[in-house]
Amino acid sequence: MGRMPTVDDVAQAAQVSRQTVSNVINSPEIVRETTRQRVQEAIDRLGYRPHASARRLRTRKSSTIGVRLDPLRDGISGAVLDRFVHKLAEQADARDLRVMIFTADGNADELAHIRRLRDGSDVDAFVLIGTDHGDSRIAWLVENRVPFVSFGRPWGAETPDPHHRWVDVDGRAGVRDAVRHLRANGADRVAWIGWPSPSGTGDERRAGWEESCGLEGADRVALAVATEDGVTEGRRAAAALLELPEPPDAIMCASDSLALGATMATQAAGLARLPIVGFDNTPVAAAVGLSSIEQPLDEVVAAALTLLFGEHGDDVQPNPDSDEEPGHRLLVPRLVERRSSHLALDGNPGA
Amino acid sequence: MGRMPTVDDVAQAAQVSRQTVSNVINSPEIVRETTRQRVQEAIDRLGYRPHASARRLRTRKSSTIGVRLDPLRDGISGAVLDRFVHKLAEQADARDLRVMIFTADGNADELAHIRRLRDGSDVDAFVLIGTDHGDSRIAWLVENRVPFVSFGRPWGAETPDPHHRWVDVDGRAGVRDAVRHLRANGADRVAWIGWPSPSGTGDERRAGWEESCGLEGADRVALAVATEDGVTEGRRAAAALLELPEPPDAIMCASDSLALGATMATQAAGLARLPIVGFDNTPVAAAVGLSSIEQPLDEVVAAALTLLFGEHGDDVQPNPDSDEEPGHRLLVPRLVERRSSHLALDGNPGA
DNA sequence: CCGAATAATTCGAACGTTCAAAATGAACGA
DNA sequence: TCGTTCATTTTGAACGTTCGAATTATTCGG
Repeated sequence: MGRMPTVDDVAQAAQVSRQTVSNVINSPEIVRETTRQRVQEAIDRLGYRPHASARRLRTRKSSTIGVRLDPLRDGISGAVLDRFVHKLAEQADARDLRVMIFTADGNADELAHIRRLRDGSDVDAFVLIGTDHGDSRIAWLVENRVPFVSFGRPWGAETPDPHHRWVDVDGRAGVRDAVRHLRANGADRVAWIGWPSPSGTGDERRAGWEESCGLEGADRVALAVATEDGVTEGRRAAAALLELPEPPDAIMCASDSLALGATMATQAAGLARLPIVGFDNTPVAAAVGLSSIEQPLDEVVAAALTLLFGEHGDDVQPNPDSDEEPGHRLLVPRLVERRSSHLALDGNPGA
Repeated sequence: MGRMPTVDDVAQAAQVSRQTVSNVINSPEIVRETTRQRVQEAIDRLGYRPHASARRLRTRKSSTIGVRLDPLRDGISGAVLDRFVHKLAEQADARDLRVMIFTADGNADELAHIRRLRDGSDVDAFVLIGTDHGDSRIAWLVENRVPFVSFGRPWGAETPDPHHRWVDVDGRAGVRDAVRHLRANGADRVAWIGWPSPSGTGDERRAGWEESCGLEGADRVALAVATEDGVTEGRRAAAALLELPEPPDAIMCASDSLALGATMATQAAGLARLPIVGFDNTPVAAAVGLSSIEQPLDEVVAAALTLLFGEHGDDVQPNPDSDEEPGHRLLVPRLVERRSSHLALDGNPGA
């Protein structure tokens, strides 16, 4: 294989200048149609492709997004982040953007990586997946004018930072709808299995349950369990709930892991028909017939890219100066109904 | 933020030439120690970082690996690929390599992406995750001299292609060991739940069971079930096995998904103490106490990178011409023992 | 058919780096 | 002191692209 053809080769073959070839590629509308065709033909014939690095050097933009890819904590809930990254790659491709991944050991290390990738002009903009309470990365990124968007709200910030663009899913609304759905199907005492506070996402989801479960005071407190995420934890938590003097007649969980555990517990207790709803609609939920709340990842990714690059282009917009236009999007999840939340209605014992 | 400093800026600040600055970065050993320090000090002071694109343009290598990131089919077994990508990013970083991801709709589309990334000099080499029977991509990549390595053997090729570098895990040996472990713990009739043939990986794993289960003829046939991957499928398959006139006293599964389903089936049948072993040691297996065979992904990734870039550097080696040195590595998995495979021994009913 | 306006194309330079070769400096033996 | 050798540093060019300005071709009204 010889060397790749360059603009000059194409130019020569098509009897035009370098620049015309460049124009055919980047702004075809300014070149005469007959010329355009001749050049295009030469491009095809020679199999010319622009050299990405040369272009980036000249234009001073890399058209590349950086994402930190974390190890999956749980395999189940982690799958969401994974789907997110997948969709990101998909939609980035449609905009002629590339996606570069990196790993990091802690937030400080992540920032070091980001700095390196950005200073080397490897990456134009970053996507932060998941935000903590008072996330230290956000301030740093804003401070250093690194273009970025986060999937996750700025939890715990009193006044929202206008320089910070973010997308998130309204878990509270999602849980609220799911609980209403359970109650509409006959449940009176919907319990909650969630995560320990403080957890931005977790607290928000719990709030959705609180405002829709129709319970008050000690009763509500008794029906809410906080535990770390995980199948085992979910099973334990559900088992404890079922032991209560006044046990729940449905369970709303903050994750599919917890819900899967809860399902096991109810089956073990011979209560296979107790309705359960999970969160994230992971493939496992689909496999075991678990109703679950699905995050609209397509929209999340689309919104993130729009915030970063505008409606269509691949020119990264700097972090906004003021909040004239909203630098964030809050999207609504939807409940995917499956067998697990209709058990009180239909006649099947848990298959 | 003004513009980033360049080699020239550093050169001027340190009173040396461009090239000396370059040397300090790329081959410090050839520059005098006192000079090196002076230049280094200037680099640090100005916060200089080499411009990656400029460097790549000049050196004609991108130091970037491309990987196709697929959507997870199952969420459980898919997690392995995910961990693989994570480790790849990790170890690539240690070699100063970057990882670029892309998605594709089918193999043809994948090749189109690969071509684009490579022709644009975006990516030096590719990692193929998973190989099919008679994989069409391999021939194409070899033909087009695209440096690559696959995680997965060239299934179904009569004569191994010496240009094709690959790494794989000896699933057969892994299953064999696990079955022996089950038998050592008292099982006489170890059943198999696997995937339909032909499936390179699946057939290989099954072969491991066949040669170690100690069963023959019709008996062995009766204890082997083939089904698509999935929790539900695993449950059904296990339920069927338990209905047999001579049911198994242990179950070996080709995946954790199947094993999880099998676990549910045994619990439902009141046989919670039937030993079960899965494959891939996914986080879910850990969560539910399922023994499982773990693929040594660290070694897999290390071997893949070594095949591509040699022992240490980041210079991609072209696809080998002959098979003087082995262009592949077959690694041995190990069994992670948990409760699920010791049930016949200890006294706990499935907690 | 001319001049002006506009469309289309070309030219020279620059993006920031490293390669290859040339130049300088230091050290040493004769 | 001088030529040689080796270590160190510098110079000019090149990688392939696009920007900005300049040039040439075309169109059109009068």
